[in-house]
Amino acid sequence: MPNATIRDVAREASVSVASVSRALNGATNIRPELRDHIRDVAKRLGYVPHAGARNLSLARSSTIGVVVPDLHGEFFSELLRGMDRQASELGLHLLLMVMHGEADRGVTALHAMRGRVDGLVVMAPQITSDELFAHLPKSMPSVLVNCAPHEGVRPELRVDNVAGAVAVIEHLAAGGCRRIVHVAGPEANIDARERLRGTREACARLGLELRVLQGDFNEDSGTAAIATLHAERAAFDAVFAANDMMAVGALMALKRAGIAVPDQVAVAGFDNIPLTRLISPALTTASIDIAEFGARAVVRLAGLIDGAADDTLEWRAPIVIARESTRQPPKNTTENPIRRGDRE
Amino acid sequence: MPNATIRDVAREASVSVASVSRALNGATNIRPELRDHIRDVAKRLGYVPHAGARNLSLARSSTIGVVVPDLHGEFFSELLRGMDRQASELGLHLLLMVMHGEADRGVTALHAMRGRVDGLVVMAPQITSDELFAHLPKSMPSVLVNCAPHEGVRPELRVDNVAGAVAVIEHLAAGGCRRIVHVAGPEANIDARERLRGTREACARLGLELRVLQGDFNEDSGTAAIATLHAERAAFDAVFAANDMMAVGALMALKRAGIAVPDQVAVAGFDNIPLTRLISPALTTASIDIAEFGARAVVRLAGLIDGAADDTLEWRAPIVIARESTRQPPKNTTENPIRRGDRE
DNA sequence: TTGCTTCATGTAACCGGTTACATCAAGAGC
DNA sequence: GCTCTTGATGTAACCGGTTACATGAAGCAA
Repeated sequence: MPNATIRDVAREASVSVASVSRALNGATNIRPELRDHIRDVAKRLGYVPHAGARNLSLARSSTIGVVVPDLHGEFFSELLRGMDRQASELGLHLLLMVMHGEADRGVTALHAMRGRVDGLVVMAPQITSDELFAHLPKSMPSVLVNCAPHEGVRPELRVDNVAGAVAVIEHLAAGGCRRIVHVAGPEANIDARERLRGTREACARLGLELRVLQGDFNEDSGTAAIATLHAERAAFDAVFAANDMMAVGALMALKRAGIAVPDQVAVAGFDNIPLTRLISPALTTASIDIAEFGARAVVRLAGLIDGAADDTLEWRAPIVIARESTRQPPKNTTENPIRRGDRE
Repeated sequence: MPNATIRDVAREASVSVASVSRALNGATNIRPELRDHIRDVAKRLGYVPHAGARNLSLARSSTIGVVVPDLHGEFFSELLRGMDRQASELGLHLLLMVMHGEADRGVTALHAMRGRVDGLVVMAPQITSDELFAHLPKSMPSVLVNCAPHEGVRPELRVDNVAGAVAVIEHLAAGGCRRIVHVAGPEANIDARERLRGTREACARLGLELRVLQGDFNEDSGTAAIATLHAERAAFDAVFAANDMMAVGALMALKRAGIAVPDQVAVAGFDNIPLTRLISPALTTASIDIAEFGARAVVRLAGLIDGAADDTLEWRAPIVIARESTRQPPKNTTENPIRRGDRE
């Protein structure tokens, strides 16, 4: 037995569909007794409006699409949590779309969003902007999050990866490190590239030795980096990984190799995922409030959907959360505002 | 300029809407040249079908709703990852619905799913079944995951929490522990209640002393439990928390208090979230493959949507992953199959 | 040529809502 | 009594697709 439709309710209540619609949507131009009667009938029939039909006729789905490259790890889980909290507050639903790294499948999926969502929050650090724009439905409001740079202005949100990396290197230098190893993220990933750039700049400016090893943002590649260095008997006193998971991998490998952290080698990551404060030694990392970041993207998208003009590229500058995995700088060396300890 | 519709394409290509539909959906009863012509025109106009309209007329959305109580922590992130992987494989989209603990808002949201999704995976360990069934749209296929027990059979998936808790207690006992503290989860939560029940049963059977403290599944309540015990100068040699996050909180608190784990007090959790193997000492925990669990729910829901008959209550029995936070049992005491070390 | 089949194409109904506009009754003003 | 206004209610078009059925042309056999 299929679900009741608005016409079933209308027939059962001996009124027109228009009245039913009015009764259930709280229109004022309806007699209160009639409204109550219709509501009773609807409840009795167990009528639940068909959201799809409603969306079609209203040309509005109250749903926003979230495009992310991956769901692995705590970064996305935090981001999603922040977006969900905000969306729920605004009465919006979240349709998840994971690109799984495959650009072509991603394009298909992007198309599938048309008529399903009112707008998109797109986080695609691994795709080129041209590719992205070519397939973003033209009239679809969208907020770009950490996407590659591109022509023109668009509503956009970005982590200042360069500044974050610079701050980490400065923190390491202040703690006395001189020979830095950077475990980079995937080359195609814009976040990874900018963190590398910030690292290069800061090391050059501060006269630090820099060795760059290629990683892929997974824990294993952090472990592998240490193995490589070990095999070469390379000398280094700090490892800065382009994200926390790789830093964790490196940290574990160093511990297994019996190298003292931070006394022999300092370790730092990027992202401040929740587990960084739980491992031992707790990991120093560059932090933005990931959940807030996600929530902000949703707020701006909601504004866009409601027709607000918005062409801002908004930046979030990470701060360094100094924990046990790096040596603390001497008290008064606070050229840059570096936050100590934990936020919670 | 709004997006092109199928009628725009039809007009531009001088054919009927039916032909356009046929051309774009790969129907065979259309002349190849005409099909190609239509596809060219569609591409030129940048036509992207309106999924909402398509769904309405097909009475199928290719979307499944995921109802979860919360998005905090790695358990849900892993579950979601598994579900997404499977859904994407089956060509399904995921619409996220977080209940945020509020039962009434949850009900509204459940209703909002009608006409938006083809089916639901409902994970609602904190809601009573009556409440749930009363508001699950009658004709909506749904797979229940870790829900409270109820009358009748339904497609359902459950972690065998009792068996998992029993296995953990047996493992602790085998390692020589005699005075167990159990940090329980929220009383309204069915998982929490069953883990407590398993703990009670096993302790009674094995003649172990048991102290139960109330927790709420968050890290803090694990910490708080240790503080309580400390204040009372209580004697105990093992802490079994009803989930990993509380176990982590307890572990951290014990470390801060200078109590050796596992030598003075053993610690075990439940869920095997990814970070359990990264902290130090690595946490012993009861494990199911969370991602697989989620994927399985999606597979069964997809079957249900396609009309398959399915009334099975499927169980997943956790195994104990013995790590550094508990003492290992002597070699030949393997009454129950307990897995050593780490998977991966 | 006629009649029948086959196949490509078009027409229009339908999915289940919303809502502009038409209609109609009641009350007000004269 | 008549017109005008006001407000409740109904009718039907519309959102943008899909598809059952109608149509008509081509192919083929007799």
